[in-house]
Amino acid sequence: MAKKYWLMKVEPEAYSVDDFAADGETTWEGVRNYQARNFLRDDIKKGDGVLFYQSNANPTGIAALAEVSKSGYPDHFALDKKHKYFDPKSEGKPEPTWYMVDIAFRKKFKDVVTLAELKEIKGLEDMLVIRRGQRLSIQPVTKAEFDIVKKVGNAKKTPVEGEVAPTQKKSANAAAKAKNHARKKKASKK
DNA sequence: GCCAACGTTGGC
DNA sequence: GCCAACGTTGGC
Repeated sequence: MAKKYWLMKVEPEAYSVDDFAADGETTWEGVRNYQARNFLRDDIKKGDGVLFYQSNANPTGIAALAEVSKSGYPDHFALDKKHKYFDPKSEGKPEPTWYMVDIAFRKKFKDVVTLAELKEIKGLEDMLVIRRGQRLSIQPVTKAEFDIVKKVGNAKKTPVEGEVAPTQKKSANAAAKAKNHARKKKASKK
């Protein structure tokens, strides 16, 4: 089967690109969306290319390249009562509801290819991630799109003269961010 | 923090 | 099956 390409989202507070670089390889569990589940179960195979995307980050965008190191397999965390990804409705089902994959770290870009940049780059007009309101955490990407992002990411260095650095916008303030994070945690506890 | 967009749930 | 209420995502 032909090699495919994917974009996988994560919040850096949950798992950052540096965590990934340090680990070298990681499991990709906890996806609880049926559309993404179908990709994990049916389509994502060992050897596929992965764009590692950081959401709610500074800056938000594609931070690294990775590769699928294990094709889809049942997400056993869904059956672990003590785990945060436990899914009570998965219990006792003959077939697993949720799936996961493993991905191997390949390369961290010198600078993140930001969401703003993705929106500007010719050839990426159809990428799902730049679409407003697109929340799918695993998205299919074409080979052409993957190659463009790879090229742009590899070419990254300090901004060209006269160009405004995309990261100049400092985080509004760290306290607010932390608070927001706490709120999210609390919300997900129930 | 704000809030738009989206997915899921549940009453009917 | 409809759809309002609710929870979550995620850019800003």
